[in-house]
Amino acid sequence: MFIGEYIHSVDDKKRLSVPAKFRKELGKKGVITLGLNKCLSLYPTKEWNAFAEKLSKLSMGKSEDRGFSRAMLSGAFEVEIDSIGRILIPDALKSYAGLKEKVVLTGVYDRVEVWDETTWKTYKAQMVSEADRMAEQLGERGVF
Amino acid sequence: MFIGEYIHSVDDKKRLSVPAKFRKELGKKGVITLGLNKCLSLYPTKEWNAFAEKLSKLSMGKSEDRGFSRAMLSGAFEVEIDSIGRILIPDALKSYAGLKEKVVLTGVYDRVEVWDETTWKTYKAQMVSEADRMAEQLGERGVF
DNA sequence: AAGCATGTGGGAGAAAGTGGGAAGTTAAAT
DNA sequence: ATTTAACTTCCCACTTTCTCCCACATGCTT
Repeated sequence: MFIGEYIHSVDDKKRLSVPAKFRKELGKKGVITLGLNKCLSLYPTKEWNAFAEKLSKLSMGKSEDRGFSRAMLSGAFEVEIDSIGRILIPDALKSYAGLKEKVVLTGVYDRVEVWDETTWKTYKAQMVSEADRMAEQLGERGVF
Repeated sequence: MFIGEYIHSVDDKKRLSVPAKFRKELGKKGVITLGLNKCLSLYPTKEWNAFAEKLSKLSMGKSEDRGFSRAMLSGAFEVEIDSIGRILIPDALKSYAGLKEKVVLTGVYDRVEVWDETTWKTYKAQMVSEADRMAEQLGERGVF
């Protein structure tokens, strides 16, 4: 399970260190793609395959689903984790997520998300400020 | 069951002694995460896994759920209890909870909460002063 | 009083994250 | 066809942080 939050940098060669805590679970290869809210999602190959299969089933249905599915699949790149734990961020994804030097890597159960630091801070601050209310809602819905 | 209140210090290497009374129940590993009211919650791994699984099932659907799930999962870190009973507090959590040197560890049934000492005192004072009113509310809701 | 358990602090070595150079590729320009 | 520039890949090196181990102080128990 991926959890936690780490601040790393993308250097001018577009290299990004994967937090050591995530490496074992990721293995040697992974797939990185567009995520929701202008972040990137990095999946272990296995998880990606499961996710891609779900997407492929959408693509038969409504046209907007097809669009979503296309975007996710066409925006996906296979990445290798190099000998010291870094990956290369493809240009297209770097600009999609608006990555500057400082990025935040977060574990979200079955995947790792990559955020521009500023974007993340804004997003998180909002989430935290709403956490009480949301916890209450989720309680009502029987999640806890 | 975790009960009781202990004042310990976080040293400049971010180490925090877990009260001896809590160690047996925690075991060798645990998960520390964001709690409500700017405190941290330390769970035995087992309790946490159950919670995380529920969160993972929320994660892709509605944007609010996605946010809550992201906040909780990214705010969670696996911690090891070292040979003499200490854990490391991740930076992100230390700053979230505003921890200075003195912190309060409190047992809350199935988890241990970690508070900045000042925050705790303030919070507790407020609770005590409102206890009468709260008891009344709880009575009305049939809790007692 | 002696011994043990607990909480705190520090130092040495290892690991993690970052940066940069050199060799090899590709592509465009002359 | 050759040269030059841009980019990629691999390797090495530096710095900071973390981890492991040991030492000390305090307080409780026997």
